[in-house]
Amino acid sequence: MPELPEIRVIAAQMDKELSGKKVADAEPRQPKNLNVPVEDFVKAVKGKTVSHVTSKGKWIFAELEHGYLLLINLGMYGELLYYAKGQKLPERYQFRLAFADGSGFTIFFSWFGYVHIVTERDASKHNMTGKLGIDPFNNGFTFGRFDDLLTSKRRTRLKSFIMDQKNVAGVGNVYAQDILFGARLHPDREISTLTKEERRGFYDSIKNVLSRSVELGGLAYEKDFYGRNGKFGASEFKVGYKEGKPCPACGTTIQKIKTGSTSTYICPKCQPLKKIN
Amino acid sequence: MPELPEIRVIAAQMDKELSGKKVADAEPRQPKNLNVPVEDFVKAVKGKTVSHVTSKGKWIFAELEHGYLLLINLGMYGELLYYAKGQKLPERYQFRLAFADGSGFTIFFSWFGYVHIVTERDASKHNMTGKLGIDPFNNGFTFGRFDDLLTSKRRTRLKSFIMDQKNVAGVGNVYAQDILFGARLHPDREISTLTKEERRGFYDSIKNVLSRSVELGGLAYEKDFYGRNGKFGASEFKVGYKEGKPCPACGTTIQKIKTGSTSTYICPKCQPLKKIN
DNA sequence: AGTTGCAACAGGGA
DNA sequence: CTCCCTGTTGCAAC
Repeated sequence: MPELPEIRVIAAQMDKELSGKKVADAEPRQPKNLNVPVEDFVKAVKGKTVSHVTSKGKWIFAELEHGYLLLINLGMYGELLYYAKGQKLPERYQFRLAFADGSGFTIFFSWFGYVHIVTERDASKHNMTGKLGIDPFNNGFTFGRFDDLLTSKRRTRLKSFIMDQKNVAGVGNVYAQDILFGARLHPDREISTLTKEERRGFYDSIKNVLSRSVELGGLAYEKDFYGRNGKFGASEFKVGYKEGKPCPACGTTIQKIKTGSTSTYICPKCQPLKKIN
Repeated sequence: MPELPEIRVIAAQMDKELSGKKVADAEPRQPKNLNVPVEDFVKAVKGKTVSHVTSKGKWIFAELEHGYLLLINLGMYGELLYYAKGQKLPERYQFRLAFADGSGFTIFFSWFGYVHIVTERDASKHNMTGKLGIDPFNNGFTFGRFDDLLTSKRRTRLKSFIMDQKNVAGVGNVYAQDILFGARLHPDREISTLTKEERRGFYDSIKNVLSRSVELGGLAYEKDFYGRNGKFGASEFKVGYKEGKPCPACGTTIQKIKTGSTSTYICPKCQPLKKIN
């Protein structure tokens, strides 16, 4: 469930805390999380200094010296936690990176996640991040660009479109709910049925919802780099996970519907499937 | 509907009749059937002698001098007919190849088909024949090889598998019917559910059904190189196109069912979808 | 609920 | 009911 806001918050904290620190050791306990054999991984990161940490969509990009890139994805749920020198480590974790000053971080994956190492030269060939779409916080994410994206995918349903990381990177099932509601769009609408105003509203809603959550430090049930929970709690959701509650706009009872293989919460009145003239 | 048996019969007749003959001219009336501009095509074949004609799946491979290959596919229905010197040509045809001795052949495509020219060097790059699977009459078509093929496609349904030319080349909707019945397999079974015996029976049935038709000169409603119809008629089909008739093995009424986008005739008792223990 | 790849399916075209 | 390609959805697996 960590989506763009949570990842963006953690990446910013990592950037501040870790830039300039030298990797002393890596402890990958679960080889399946890696894209290379354990020894190769340890060899690649050991002794290198962190130069910068950024994020794109749901992925953390930790740049190391000499053109190496550590790509981290927390999967369904994960805790990426900093520890200071001498601080007690979490009971369970599948991965740990230790720095020369005694600090470090651990990652606990509840189900599955990735810690991949690539060179910057080969970064574009990395399967999971090489084809990511644009990050909504990237300056290039203009309405024009978003509109072009929509135009290239006329037959796709809105929920599919917005959750496909190759289009816009970072939106998962959690934020998709309120993004669609914010634009008053039904998840099963086909892109080709959107008016110009709706496209614009869709774009604005993506920025609004994600920005709001970043401002609040992410979801209330997710932890940041220092183990603190975000402030985007239940009261922030408009329709997401509010089945049976009244729509904040019109009072209609919010429904939980099946959209493909996922569930979506909608206000049936504010988000009609068929356009009402 | 020409499938492997019909094509194999025609290719063998072409090989006997045309080997050693020199191409005097080509008359491609429908540029869309070709893979190169008309002039290039004519230039490439003119003056060259036919060295050998073979087939692979539903494709005819006519080898010309100097490493050229004529690749012919008759599509849904087509008539590829020889004519002797002075003989009257068919009324309608889209393609004609004339030899120096005055003989030649015409092709009538009822819907669409291909006459492509490639060099042997580039043959593997030809889109439609380059990735063809093995021809069941090839010596390499052993049970071991077929079994490996099955193993590599666990989740595919049997009818899809056998009709995919990239797996085994030559089986279309016509012969697929009796091949499946011969092995007592339901078209919608998934490969992974097959026992070793069923795999073996599947393999044997492919060879049995196709060999039988080749022996009889192909389907009764298809013409060979000399315009003669084959002898694989309605009486040869076990369940194919026999809706409402009794199963030859158990007497149960044969059904016509939808399998994906095609229809399949099955005996519901001999070819159960769920394995009966 | 995250990611990929495979398989199925629909549409359009040669 | 041939052959191809593209795009989309659904499913199983890591």
